[in-house]
Amino acid sequence: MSGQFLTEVKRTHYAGNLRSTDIGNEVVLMGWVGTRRDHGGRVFIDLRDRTGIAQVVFGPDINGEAHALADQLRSEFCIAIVGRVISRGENINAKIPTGEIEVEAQRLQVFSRSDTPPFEISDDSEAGETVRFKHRYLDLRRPALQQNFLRRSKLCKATRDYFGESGFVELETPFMVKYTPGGARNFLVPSRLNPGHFYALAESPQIFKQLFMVAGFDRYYQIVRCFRDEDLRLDRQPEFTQIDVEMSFIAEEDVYHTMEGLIAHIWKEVLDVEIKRPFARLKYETAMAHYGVDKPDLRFDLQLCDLTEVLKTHGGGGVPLFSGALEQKGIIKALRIPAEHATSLSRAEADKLEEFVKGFGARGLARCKLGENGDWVSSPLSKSVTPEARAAVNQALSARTGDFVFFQFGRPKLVNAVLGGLRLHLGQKLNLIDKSQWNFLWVTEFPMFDYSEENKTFVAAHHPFTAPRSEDVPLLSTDPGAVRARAYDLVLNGNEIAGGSLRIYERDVQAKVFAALGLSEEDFRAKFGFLLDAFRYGPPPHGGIAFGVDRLAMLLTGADSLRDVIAFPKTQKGTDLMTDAPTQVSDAQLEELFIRLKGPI
RNA sequence: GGGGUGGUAGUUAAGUUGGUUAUAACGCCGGCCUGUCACGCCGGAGGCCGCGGGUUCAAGUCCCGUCCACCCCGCCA
Repeated sequence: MSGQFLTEVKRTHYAGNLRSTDIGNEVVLMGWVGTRRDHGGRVFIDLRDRTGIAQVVFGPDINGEAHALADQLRSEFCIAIVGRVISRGENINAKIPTGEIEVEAQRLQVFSRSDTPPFEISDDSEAGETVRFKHRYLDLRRPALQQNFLRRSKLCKATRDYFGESGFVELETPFMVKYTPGGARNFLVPSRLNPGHFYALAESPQIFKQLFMVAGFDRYYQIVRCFRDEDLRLDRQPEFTQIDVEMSFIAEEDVYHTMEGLIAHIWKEVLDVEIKRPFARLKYETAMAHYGVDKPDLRFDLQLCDLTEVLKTHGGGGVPLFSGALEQKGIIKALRIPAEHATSLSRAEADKLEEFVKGFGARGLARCKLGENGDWVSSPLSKSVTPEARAAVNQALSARTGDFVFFQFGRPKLVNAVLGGLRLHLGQKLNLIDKSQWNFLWVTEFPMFDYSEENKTFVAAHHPFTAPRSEDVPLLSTDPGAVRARAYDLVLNGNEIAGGSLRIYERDVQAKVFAALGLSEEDFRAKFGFLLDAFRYGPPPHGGIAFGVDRLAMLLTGADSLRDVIAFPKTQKGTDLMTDAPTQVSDAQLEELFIRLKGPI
C-alpha cells in the first residue's frame, strides 16, 4: 500500500526548510514522528527529517480521516503528510526555524509503526553511550549527530574539490597487505588459500603511496581507512580515516603551502571561517622545552622553565631531591602559574594535582607559593633551599608574589610528560583557554630516532623512509640520537591533526639509516625488498602527509568524542555493541583456515 | 599491562549506621481535552538492584571474585 502511495505522491519539501514564504503551498513531507500533543479536537505532531522539524496539525475540520488516524501516531512512526502550509498567526514558536508556520494535514500515510524507542530521539536525551550504541541507528536519528555527519560529509567534499582542482590524482591502495614490523600492531587476516600465512590490515598506505610516486603519478591523494590494533582512547579508534597525500619534486615549503591551502578551503567550506596563513611553526626541540609535548596547545601561554643549569650552579640548591636528580643526570623543570590565575587554585585543589601527576608515573609534585620578598611558602622545599638558589630560581622563572610554582625532576621524558600534562590540565581547569581560536601550528624537525630502552637500539621515530636533514647525515653513524628528520606534524589547538615527512630516495642515505637502526641490508630486503627494488628504477624526490579525518571532524563539529563523528564506532575494548563483533567462529571456519585455538581462553 | 569512575524500572538518577512493600522524574499504557510546542488533567503498568560467591537473623547497602562501559598512563613508526 505504501509502495502504491509513493508512485502517486512525491516529497516536495524537507520539513526543516519550510518558511513563511511557503504559506499557502500544498506540500508533501516524509519523515518520523517526534513529539505528539493530542488535544482531542486538535492533534499536533513534530515531523522530523534530516533538516529539522515542522509542526503538523490534524483536526476534524481539516480532514476527518487523517485526524482519526493521527490518534494512533506514536514516537518514531515513519509517515508522509500531504497538506497545506499555513501561518501560525499569534502562536509562533520562536525556538525553531520553522516556528512561524505549520502544515495542515489533509492526508496521512503511515509507512511503518515503531516500537517504543529505548531512549528519546532528541538532543536533550540523557541516555548513556552504552544504550545509544546498541541502537546506533536510532542514535543517528538525533539532530545533533546528523549535523555532525552532514558536516563530515562537507569536509570530505571540500577535500576532494581542493585536490581535484590542484592537479592531484585520487588513487586507491590495498587494505590487505604484507605485514611490516615496527610501528603500530597490525590486525591480521588469515589466508585460506595459503594456510599458515596472513595478510595485515594496512595501518596506512605509506609504502604504496611512495610507489605511486615512483610510478610517476606525481601528486596523489586518497580518503582512506586505516587499521591499528592499539589500545583505544577518546580520540582513537581501531579503524579510522585519513586524508593521505604524497607529492613528488617538493621540499617542506611545498607541503606546508599546499596543506595550509587545504585547511583554509575546508574551514571556508564547512564553517565559512577564514583561516590566517601561513601557520605558526615551532621546532620539536622548542616545543618540548617550552611545553613538554610535541603537540602544544598555544591558545594559552603558560610555559615550562628548565632549571637544570641554574640548580647545577647552586649544587642542587640545598634540596636533596634536586641534587639527587642531578647526580643521576636528570633534569629539573618548573611550571609557574602567575598569581592572577593561581588565586583560583585552592590548597585542596593543588593537593589533588599530586594525584593527577601520579597518573603520569610521577612520584610526587613539589610545589611552592611565592611569598613577600620572594620566599617560598607552604612548601616542603622552603626549609632546605638555600636563599641564593631560591633567588636564582625565582629570577629564572620571573616569579612574583602570589605565583604558584610546580617542580618536576628526573628523566627528561617523564619530567616533560608530567609538566606538559599538568600545563594542559591547569589550562583547562583555570579557564585559560580561548575557545574561539583555531590555533594551527607546524611542529618541525622531529628527531629521526627514539632510543628504545627495551631493545637497547634506536627505532625510527616516524618511519624508516623518512629523510634526515642533509647537514645531519654525517651524524647517522656517529650520533643517531641527534639526527633531525625532515618530518613535520600539523597541530590544531593541541591536537595532532596531520603528520608526514619528506622521504629518502637515495640508496646510500637509506643504507645509512638502516645501519643506524642496527639492521642489515639483508634484514631490510626481507621486509621491504619490493620498495628497495622499486627505488632502483629512478625514484623521484618525494614526500607527503596524512590528516586524521575523524579528528578533523571532531574539531570542526565541536564533538566531545571521536565516537560522535564515526557512524558506527567501537567501544574501548574494540567491540561493537550493536552487532556484538568480534565473535567466536565455528570449528569448521577455523579448520578451513588451518587455525587451531590455544585454549582455554 | 597499570591507575581511576560507574552499573538500581525503557531512560536518567536517589537510596541514610545493613532492617517493613526499593523511590523520583521522564518515557510507556488507558481515559479526557480545539492552539499545544518540556501541552495539561485523571488513572495504571513496569525491578535478576550487572553476574557469582561469602558474612549476617536480615544485603541494593559489607567482603571476595568476575563481567561490561567510560576516563587516564603505558602503547599508537
